[in-house]
Amino acid sequence: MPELPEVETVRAGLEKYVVGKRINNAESFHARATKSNSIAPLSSSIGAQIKSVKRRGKFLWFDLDRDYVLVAHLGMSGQLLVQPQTNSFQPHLRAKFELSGGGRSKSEIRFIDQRTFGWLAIEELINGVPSSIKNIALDPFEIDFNLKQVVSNIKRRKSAIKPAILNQSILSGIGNIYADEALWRAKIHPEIICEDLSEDEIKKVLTSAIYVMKSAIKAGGTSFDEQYKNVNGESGYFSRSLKVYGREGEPCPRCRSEIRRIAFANRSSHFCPRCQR
DNA sequence: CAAACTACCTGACTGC
DNA sequence: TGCAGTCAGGTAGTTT
Repeated sequence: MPELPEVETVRAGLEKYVVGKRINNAESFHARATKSNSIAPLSSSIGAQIKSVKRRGKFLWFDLDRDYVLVAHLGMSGQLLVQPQTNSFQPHLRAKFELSGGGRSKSEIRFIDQRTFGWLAIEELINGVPSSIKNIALDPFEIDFNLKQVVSNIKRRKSAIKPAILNQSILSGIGNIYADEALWRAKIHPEIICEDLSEDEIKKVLTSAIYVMKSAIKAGGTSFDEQYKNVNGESGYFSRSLKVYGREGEPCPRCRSEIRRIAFANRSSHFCPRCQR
C-alpha cells in the first residue's frame, strides 16, 4: 500500500500522539510481525521512552532512550493506529505497544496488517539510520537529497524509466501510484529506456514526483479502500486527485485520449498513449 | 554490477 | 452458489 506520502502522514500522526510517552508493554500476536533480522524481540522496547518518530522513504522508526530503535515498514497493507486501550481489537492485529500517560484513557499503538508483508524490528542505528535501511537511498524530502546526482545515476541506466524510479536504492519513497502520476505529469512513457531520455526529461520526472507527493501529503495520502488509514483510522483524500492511476478507460485530463493500463515489470502501469509517447 | 524474475501473504472481485 | 482465476499500494533474494 503505502508510499512516501502515506507513510509521512502516519509518521506525523505518530509524532503528535506518542513522542515523550513510555512503552509500558509490548505484545506480538504473529510470528511475521517481527522481521527475522530483528536483534531482539519487540518486548525489549518495554520501559523505553519514545524520543521522536523518523522516516526515510517508506521506512519509519521510533527513536528511543536506548541504543537501539524500533523500526516499522507497512508493506502492502500495514497500518499503525493510536487507539484507546479499551477499543475492541481490529482483525489482523499483529502487535501492540501500550503507552504511558493519559490518565484513565491510556492509549496504545496497534500494528495491523492483513497481508503480512509489513514488519517491525529492533535495530541498531548505523550512520543515523536503522541497519536494515542501509541500502535504501535518500528520499527527495531529505536535506541531503541531491537531485543532480540522482538524475545522472538514472541517465546511465539501461532499464525502463519506471522501474528506475521505483528502485529504492536510487531514490526512495516512490511506489506504483506516484510513479504513474509523475510520468504522466512529465509526459514520459513508462517504458522509455533511461539512457534514451535527456537529463532534463529525467529531472522533470523527478520534480513531478516530488510535486505529486507533496500534494498528496497535504491531502493526507491516497486511500482506495480499508488498507490505508492514518493513525486515527481516517482515510486520505488524494485518490480523487489522481490523473491516471486506476483510471483505465477514462479520458486523460490533459488531452481526453483514453487512459491505458499495461502489465509491465509485474505491475500495472497507467498512462496516456497520446501525452506519453 | 545491473536487470529481471520470483517469493512472500490474504482477501476482494470477476466470470463461468 | 461455488469455484478458479486475477488483482492489489512492498521489498528481498536469487538468477542471468
